[in-house]
Amino acid sequence: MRWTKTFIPTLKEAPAEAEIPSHQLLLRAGLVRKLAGGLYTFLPAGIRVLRKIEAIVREEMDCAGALEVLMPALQPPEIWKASGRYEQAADVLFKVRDSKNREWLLGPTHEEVITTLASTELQSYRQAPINFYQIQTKFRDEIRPRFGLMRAREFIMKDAYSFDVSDEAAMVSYQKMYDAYVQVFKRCGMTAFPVEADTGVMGGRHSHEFMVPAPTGESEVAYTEDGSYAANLEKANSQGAITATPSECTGELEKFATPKVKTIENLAQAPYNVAAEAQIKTLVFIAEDKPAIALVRGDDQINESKLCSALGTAIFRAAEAEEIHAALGAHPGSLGAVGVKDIPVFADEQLRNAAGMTTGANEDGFHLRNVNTARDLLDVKWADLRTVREGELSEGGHPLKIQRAIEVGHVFKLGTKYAEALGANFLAEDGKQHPFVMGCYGLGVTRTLQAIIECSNDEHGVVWPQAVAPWQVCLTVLDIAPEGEVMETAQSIYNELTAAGVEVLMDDRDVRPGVKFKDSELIGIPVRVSVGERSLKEGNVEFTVRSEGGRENVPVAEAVARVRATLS
RNA sequence: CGGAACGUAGCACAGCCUGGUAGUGCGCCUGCUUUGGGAGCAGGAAGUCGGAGGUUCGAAUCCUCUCGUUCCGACCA
Repeated sequence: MRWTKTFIPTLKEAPAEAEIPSHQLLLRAGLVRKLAGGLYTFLPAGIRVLRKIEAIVREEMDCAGALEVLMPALQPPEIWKASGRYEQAADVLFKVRDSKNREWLLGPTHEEVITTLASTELQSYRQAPINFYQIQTKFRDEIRPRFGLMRAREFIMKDAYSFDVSDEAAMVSYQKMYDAYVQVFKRCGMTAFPVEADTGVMGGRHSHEFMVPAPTGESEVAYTEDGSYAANLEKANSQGAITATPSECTGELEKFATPKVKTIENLAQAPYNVAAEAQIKTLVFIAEDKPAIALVRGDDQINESKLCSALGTAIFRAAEAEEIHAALGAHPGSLGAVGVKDIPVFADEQLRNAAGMTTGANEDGFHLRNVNTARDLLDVKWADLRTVREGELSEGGHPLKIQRAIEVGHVFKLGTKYAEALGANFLAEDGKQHPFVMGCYGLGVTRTLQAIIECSNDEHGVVWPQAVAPWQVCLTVLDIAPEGEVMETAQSIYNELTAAGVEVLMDDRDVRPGVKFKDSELIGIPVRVSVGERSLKEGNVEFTVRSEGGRENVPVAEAVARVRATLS
């Protein structure tokens, strides 16, 4: 490809809207342009990278035995109502109406569609195991699209769905996808490590996310350095807080005045001096229109994913001050669960044997001291509700670290939830109908593209891994006069490389050398071969590996072999 | 959806406080020079100052509303 025959609009400066390096480079290297928030046009160089990632994904999926299909993006709401997600996922669903005013959904994912297909097409245990995948555009009404392709409203995802006859068989399918994902990210030149994940609104049980460590990532991962444990912070657990929770009974319950105390912090200071770990933090949520109380230690943070599991519903939110007052008779700052009867109370395990604690008295301006959770709390449901902190010990006894990461893939063992809801049953050997045990496997293709840039760039621009680079070689021609020796040498190198199947971008633009060098580095092509009068006089061309920098003279005759050796 | 900031030429920004001819750099077009690390000179095109209303003799500038963008929190590939 000649540069003058394609379209690579590079930018010297990053547009103000782009904050993180990968987003800036996406724009500066001429890969994409924004149409509106979370909506991007892929330009020629961008689409080349995208196709390469897709090809890797396809190969690994095919290799794992998954079958490619293509499902409609437009979906009938009925199947979403049947699975229960029409309400559950309402906030991300794009809804459209046709000319007859009938409602349709733009698919954010395809469990409902594939399960509907399975309900009629898969009838016998003999058809399992089977796994369908597609690479398709998804739509999600993200409340806040951001960071370019990282969180877009329209994005490309590879989604796969496995159907098995038993839990054990489903684990085999799950493991195949897990292994395939490891391969995909490795081939894309990235370190993506699997971590245990929360299953969230998707339902199901067993789940891993594939995470690319990056300070700009939107997820947080807790892990141990010895590699024995890694989990999404939403899911991570530990042996408990580093500091012990008080457990000595200090006497009878006692109410005391705490005017102006609104926070854990206030109470921790003089004149009260109640350490945060000796306080009980009381949080009120509205779960499916009813109040519920969650208790964690004063210095702990509630983990809403864990709370979701404890509550048994994803439909909950923090209560408003008025709702709290109506439920408990006090405002935030003076809340507690002592004596609460009619509202369900969920307490974190860290508080199970706590004694001598302090908590709000449900009377504005008052707290209770000498609280003994076993004695003073009625009908508590104990659960792990806290977010782990760095330094705590994993179950295996190793200290936890916490790091930000980009989630590029997610594998789930779904169980029978969707199969049951949508009637995807098979006739088993025993002559009875059973629901299929499903798994679903998402991989963000466009997000992966940006994640690769995020972890592979330098001050000059993108540094594409070979496998996904838009072109493998940039042939920089420093004198474009058509009949000149420089151009003729370049053309013959171009012809030979192209004939050998190497993808070459020949920079034949009428611009100064500096511009060509800068641009080739900005768009990040792995190998650059510069042909110019100066080195040609010595019979050489210049050879530069993007990831290494520097330059090396290589005789013209050896240039092609050298490139091929470097790329192999 | 809660909090904050910002919308002026394709891009980056100044001008706004204190109302009075819309600017700078990059990019783009023409010409000349230059030609190995984002060239120089000369000339040129390009802006409903996000939109609507208001105040005023006069609004990019002050006021109100609105739309959009970005950032921080609650959701996810």
